[in-house]
Amino acid sequence: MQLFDTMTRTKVSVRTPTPGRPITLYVCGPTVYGRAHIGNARPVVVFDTLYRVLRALHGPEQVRYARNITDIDDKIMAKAVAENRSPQAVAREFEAHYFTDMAALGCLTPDFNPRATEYVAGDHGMIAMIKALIARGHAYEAQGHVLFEIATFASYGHLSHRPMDEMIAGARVEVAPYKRAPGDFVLWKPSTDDQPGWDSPWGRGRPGWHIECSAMSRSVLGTDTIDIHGGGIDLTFPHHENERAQSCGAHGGAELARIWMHNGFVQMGETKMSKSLGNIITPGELLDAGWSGEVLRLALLSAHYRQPLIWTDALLHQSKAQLDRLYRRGGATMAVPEALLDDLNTPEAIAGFPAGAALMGFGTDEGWFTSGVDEQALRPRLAAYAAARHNKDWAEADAIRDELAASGVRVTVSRDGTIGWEKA
RNA sequence: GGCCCGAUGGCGGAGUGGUUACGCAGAGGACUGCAAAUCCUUGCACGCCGGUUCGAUUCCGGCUCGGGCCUCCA
Repeated sequence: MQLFDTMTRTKVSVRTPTPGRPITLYVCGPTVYGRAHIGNARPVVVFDTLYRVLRALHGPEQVRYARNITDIDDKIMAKAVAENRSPQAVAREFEAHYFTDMAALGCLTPDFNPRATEYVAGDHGMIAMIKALIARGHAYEAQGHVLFEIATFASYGHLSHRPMDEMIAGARVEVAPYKRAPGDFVLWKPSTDDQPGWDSPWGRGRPGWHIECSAMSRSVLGTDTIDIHGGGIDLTFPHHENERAQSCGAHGGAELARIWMHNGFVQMGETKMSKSLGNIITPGELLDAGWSGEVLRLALLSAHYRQPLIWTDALLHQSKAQLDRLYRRGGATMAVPEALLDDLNTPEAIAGFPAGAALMGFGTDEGWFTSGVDEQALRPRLAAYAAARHNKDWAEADAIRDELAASGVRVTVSRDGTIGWEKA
């Protein structure tokens, strides 16, 4: 299987797992301060599909998938203060929502779901990693903060392909007085007494965002280079660039990931969907509006993961119509479509439906699209309908048809007169 | 100011140096008590201008338009 790697800008073969060395997949999860929107859901569905393919290819034991929960963050703290409750209460609430929302989209639960707050201390924890970075001369302490000095990491910018020196000139980079250079980023920052904090060699404080993923991935997936590190394309810079710098810097230059995989955005019209722009729509809202999670999943996978996806009502209707037809026809196997092996080409795989549909999370685990209708209870009514038709009692036939339609079943009459039915 | 990506038929969306998927919607037909479903058929699509080539939607250059990142962000 090949995947497009952001760093080399080429398709790279995924390593074949060997006994004791499963394929490792790390995806940046949510900061839990609000409900996830469709844009947040895209990487989850995309990487869930990748996870399913890898499992089918090599067996579930040969794939380890980790997706973190960022449960310490200034936005969480701000929300907690505003609502007069603890940051942890806020984090746990939205974490729970996140799991149910993603499950509704047919996503498997990753093998590991580490919470940032549980990896601050510990052997491969954030504090230990920051210590290592200071010891190796990649980080410095200043006014209670610890900062990563990007000038010490020669290949900084290689992942996101940014020439840092030229770029910073016209950019809006936060210039804090304690920074040696504008591009240096925070590894650790001080907490006030009323803020969550951990004791550290640099005083009571809390970690910066980027260090979390470096520490969690290593803690949970091990010290080997991760096979695939994924997330939304906006994470490429600075988040992943910084993660890479930290991990390489702290561990003697060993690469953090073999393949960096980034998905494109979900757009609302001409602009991207984002909380800060306020143009979001959530899976919960769409589910409430009557769209099934499966429809949302199909809509999300209908474009190649690296392409932008414009979210519209038409897309939803189209996806539903396509799915309805698939259910009528049946079929949906666990076979791995060839197209998925070439950089997870889901549109091409979908073109081959129902083949491979179950593997991609559609239909049932048994590999079939089924109606979910109680066929047992339906049988006598269909018999009555057939009898009415036979007697040419059209009023009675239409009444039964309407009655069944009201219960969500559409009666069908095939070419040879056989009475059938389908989910409305 | 720097860096990156995209432009395909009514819509969505793959792909390809020469015969261009697939889906949704539409049209015509078959079938049919009506309808639905089903089946068949159907549709002069590759942003603009140059270049390379026997031949470009596909490769190269320029342009236009759109989007993204450089600040929290999937």
